[in-house]
Amino acid sequence: MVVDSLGTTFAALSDPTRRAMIERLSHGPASVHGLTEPFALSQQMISKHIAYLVRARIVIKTKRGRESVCTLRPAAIKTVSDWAISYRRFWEESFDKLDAVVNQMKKEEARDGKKHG
Amino acid sequence: MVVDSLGTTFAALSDPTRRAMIERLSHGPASVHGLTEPFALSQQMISKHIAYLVRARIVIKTKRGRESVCTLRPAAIKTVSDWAISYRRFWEESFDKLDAVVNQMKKEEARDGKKHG
DNA sequence: ACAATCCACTACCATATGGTTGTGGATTCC
DNA sequence: GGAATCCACAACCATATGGTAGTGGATTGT
Repeated sequence: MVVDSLGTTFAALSDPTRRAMIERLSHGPASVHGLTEPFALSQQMISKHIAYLVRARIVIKTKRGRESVCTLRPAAIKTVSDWAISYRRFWEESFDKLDAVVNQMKKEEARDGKKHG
Repeated sequence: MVVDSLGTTFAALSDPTRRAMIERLSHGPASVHGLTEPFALSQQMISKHIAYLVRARIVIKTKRGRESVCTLRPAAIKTVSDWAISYRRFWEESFDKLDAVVNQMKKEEARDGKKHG
């Protein structure tokens, strides 16, 4: 597998628990224990989710005594934003055009349907 | 599993082939065959990838005779953009703060390291 | 009618992931 | 020193996914 950094990022964001973690971390760093409490999941599972976020470089983990403090990396979120915004021209230009295209297709589909119906 | 529409979208975006498909489709609709050519993947695999994009409502598939035409849904990409932008305040406000926080942590980490090192 | 083209469906395999349980290492509190 | 707390590591299971190979249905071209 090629590294595909953006792919790893999107994969990390595909889980609702991890997105909730990001939401929480956007208000400030938190320990693993702090992240475990609100989620009704085992500590081990939370650690696994954090590991995915760390691997995607969305979160940085730092040891502080017996605690591990998790901090959100803003640049990672910005990467996602940049990707989406690179299609901005598309989803701004196309909102009207799409209706026309889809309608045209539906017309042709209906016509084709009549041919064998 | 709860539906988690955003999660399905991110999962669909986690594969580089599918993102390349989106890039291609952002220039206009294409048939499954048209999407197969540039990717050096089997037709079945392309169909599978398209199915994930359709499930995530990123792509609409319409039959035209023996072809299936794929069209990009702008709103899906906008969903991703909206999610990322909702953290804009965070990754704009935090870029300087983060350095300070991380440096502070590293200092403390080094100090802790000396304690048992 | 016949061949070629476009596509979907199925079976199959390997790996990654969400989740559990059990355990043990550090660190902190008493 | 001993107990409690925070956390990671490992084994294990079920499911989803990336990928292959084989096949057959529809449609199109001749």
